[in-house]
This record gives sequence, structure tokens and C-alpha cells, in this order.
Amino acid sequence: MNARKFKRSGCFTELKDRIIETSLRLFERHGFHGVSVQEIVKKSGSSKGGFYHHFQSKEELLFVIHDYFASYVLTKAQEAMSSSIRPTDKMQRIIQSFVKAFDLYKPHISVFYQESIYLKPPYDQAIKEKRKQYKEAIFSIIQEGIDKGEFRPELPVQITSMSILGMVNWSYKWYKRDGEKTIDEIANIYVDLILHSLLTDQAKQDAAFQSYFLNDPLDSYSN
Amino acid sequence: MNARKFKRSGCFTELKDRIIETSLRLFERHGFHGVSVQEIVKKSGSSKGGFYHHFQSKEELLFVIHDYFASYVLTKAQEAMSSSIRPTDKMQRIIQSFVKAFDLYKPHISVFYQESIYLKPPYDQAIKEKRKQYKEAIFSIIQEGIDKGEFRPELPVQITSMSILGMVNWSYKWYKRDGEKTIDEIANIYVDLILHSLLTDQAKQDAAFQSYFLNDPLDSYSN
DNA sequence: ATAACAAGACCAACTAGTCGGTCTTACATA
DNA sequence: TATGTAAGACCGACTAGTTGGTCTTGTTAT
Repeated sequence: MNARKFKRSGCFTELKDRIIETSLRLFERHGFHGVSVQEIVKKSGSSKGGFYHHFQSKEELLFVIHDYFASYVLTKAQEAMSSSIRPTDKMQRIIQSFVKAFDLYKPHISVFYQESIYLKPPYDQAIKEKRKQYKEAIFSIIQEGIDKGEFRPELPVQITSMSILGMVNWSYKWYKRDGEKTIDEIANIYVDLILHSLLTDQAKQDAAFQSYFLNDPLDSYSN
Repeated sequence: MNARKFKRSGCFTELKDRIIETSLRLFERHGFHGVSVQEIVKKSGSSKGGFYHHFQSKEELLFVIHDYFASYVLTKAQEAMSSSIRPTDKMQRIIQSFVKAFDLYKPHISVFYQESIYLKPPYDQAIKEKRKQYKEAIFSIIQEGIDKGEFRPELPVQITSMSILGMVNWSYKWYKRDGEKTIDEIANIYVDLILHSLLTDQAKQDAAFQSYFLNDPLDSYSN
């Protein structure tokens, strides 16, 4: 019904999206400064005019890419936080939602981490704020887990949080969609590793927490 | 005794080192493409002639910085690997040596990870090879740990290795020398987290492994 | 004499961004 | 239904500036 969706070129993808997708692929491989605007517009079948009609500057394009991913992940985290009660369960959900984002937004994420240093004022502020919110979500889960007796009290909240974030974030350096593990398998491995680090001995033996762990391959012979 | 060390300027640091140190600080903050050769030579109190006397190109300077850190860490890893017998102990030593490198080479490491995408042939090959060797060192420790019954057999070697590497590597994003934890404390936290993930229940209860863990703060009241 | 620089003019290549202009489309008017 | 018009989408030649790198000349210490 909305006629604006039909472009005169007969193609349904809008130019703006085409530019973003093209530059995403180029930035991922060659970096923000390794790709010129000329190359972007050429490879996306566009022009300088088209580019600057949609973006105020090359840096705004970088910001759009950053924000796209940051907003998505933060939203998912907030969903996971409010959808559950047990800290352990929140942690599982937040990890799973994050790891799954690698499957959807690998190029965004690569650009997000690789080129974050090149985002300058005023663009960097909005992104920094979202990073901070995400970090604090993890902090609060771990603190809550300690308070409720699920997580080990001797763990320092901030360093533990940062090591979890590092572990998961680093995936962008090596994850490939056609690798031997699916993204869900990887997420489950992370959950297993993280919860083995976090949970108290008591919680680990609780039957309610067994489903978060990987199965011991030898277990299959034991019944 | 070596007279070459005495520069006519009255300063003992050689120009080459001064250039490297200056560019290190600049690259860390503004990125490889955010700093021009002009700025480097100006801020290091040098000149273009001096710069190109020591470096064939700006990219060779980037390579030198990369190689400096990569060689150091790889050497340390190999030392740790051959200095011990138990996989658990190897893991502790390799983590500690790596984390300590953050204190010594924070700027090198930042540049190493942030600008790695901008190292182009032929410089990238030598670095890639050293990265690969480091990765495989971790692989072999984990495999050995599983084979010897210290580490949980259900863990997939590669993903587990990558998550350890990610956890530690990520430190460059947030570690500050004047933070509230010392670098040794951070290393011990990492070792605790990692070994809680890796060790079998049996090994965890073994008295020989207790020294790798953080103390439960409540324990101090229990005797 | 020679190596280790300093100083800086200079160049070719390249870059982000601009600007005048063209073509569609939507919509108001008659 | 036909038509005028304004807005938005897009093109591409062009500009002004920057960059890595070269080269020449001169100076100092050994």
C-alpha cells in the first residue's frame, strides 16, 4: 500500500541500506581508514552525491553502524534482565542473546570493536553511554548472584564481569558461520565455562542448575 | 663503554627508540591512521630525514611495534611451557606471564590489537605466524590437561582456548596501572576463574590444587 | 671520510566533502 | 483527467587540503 517502498530502479533495497551493507563488508576487511568514500560508492553502485545525501560525513556512517549494533545488544540484554528472576538464569540468557548476535551482526561487531578508537566527538558519546549501560548490567547480575548465594562471594565483581565480557567479545576475532560449532553450541560452552567459574560448590550440586552445564561424554555410558 | 649511546644532543636515548616510544603513545590514543609521520617526527624532536633513516616506511614502524610485543609474549609462553610438568601449572604460568605483559607493554598491546587490520603484506605474515604459535601453545596445554585427567573431558579444546585468550586479551581495553587491583591480583583472579572452569571436580578437591584459587573471605573466620 | 642525523622544500597520489544540475514521484489544482 | 510544482533522491565533476615519501644540503661526532 505504501508506494514509497517501490523504487524507480525496480530494486527494493534502498540506497542507504546498500551503502551500509557495502561499507560494512569493506570496513570489516580493510578498516575504516582503509576504505575511501569513493570505493564505497563505487562498490555499492552509487555516487558521491547519493552518499552525502544520506550521510553528513563518513564518520556519521561509522556512527550509524556502531549504533545499530549497540542498540540491538543493549535491548536484548535488558529483555534478558527483566525476563527472569534467578541471577544464574539471567546470566545464561544474556550470554546466549549476545553470542547469537555474532551470527546476525558479525560485520557490525567487527567494525564496532576494531574502529571504536576512530569515533570522535560528538559521535562517541552516545556509544560510550550504551557500552557503560551494558557493562553495568553485567555488574548487577554478578552482584545479585553473590548476594543471593548463587555465585562465589570471593569473586571481585568488576574484574569478573570484564573477563566475561572479554571472553564473549573476543569471539568476533575468530567466529565463522561455517565453523565446526554452531552459534548455539558456542553459547552453551560459554555458559558452562562461566557458570563453572561463578557458581558456589553448593549451587553446582543443586539439581536445578545441572541443565546449564555441558554433559560429560563419559556419562552416556553410565546408565 | 659503547660510545654510540652518547648522542650529541646530550640525551642517552637513541633516536629510533624515541620515535618508537612517541609513536606508541600517539597510536594508542589516535590510531595508526590518526597520526601522520610529520606529527611523529615533530613530537619526538626529530625530522623526516631521521625517521626515514631508520624506517623504510610508516608501515615498517607499525610492524616493529607489533613484532616487539609478539616476540616477547611468545618467548614467555615457551618458557612457561617448558618450565613445568603439570598442565594446571603451565596454565597458571602462561596466564601470569601474559597478564604481567600488560603492565610492561600496554601501549604495544593496544596498538597490536587495535591496528592489526592495517598491517598489510608482507609485514602481516610474520605476525600471523607468531599469533598462531601462541594459540597452539594454549591448545596443547588444554589437550594435555584433559589427557592427564586434570581438566574436564567434555570441554572442546579450541573454543575453550579461544575463550581463555579472549578473557585475557580483553584486558587491554580496560586495564589501567593505577586501578584498584594490581596486575598480580588480576592475574590471580584470571587463574582462579579459568581453573574453576577447567578442572575436574576431583582435581578441584585435591589439596595440591588449592593454592591456585582465591580464598573465600568467609574462610578467614572459620578457624 | 663516513655514519647519523637535522631541516625543509617538494611531489604525486589520494581524500573528504561540495555544488550545480537531472530525474522521479507526490500532490495540489483546475 | 490533465497539468503545474515542489521536494526528495541521486549523479559526477570538481575543489581544497593532506599525506607518505623523496631528495638535497648542511652539520656534528667518531
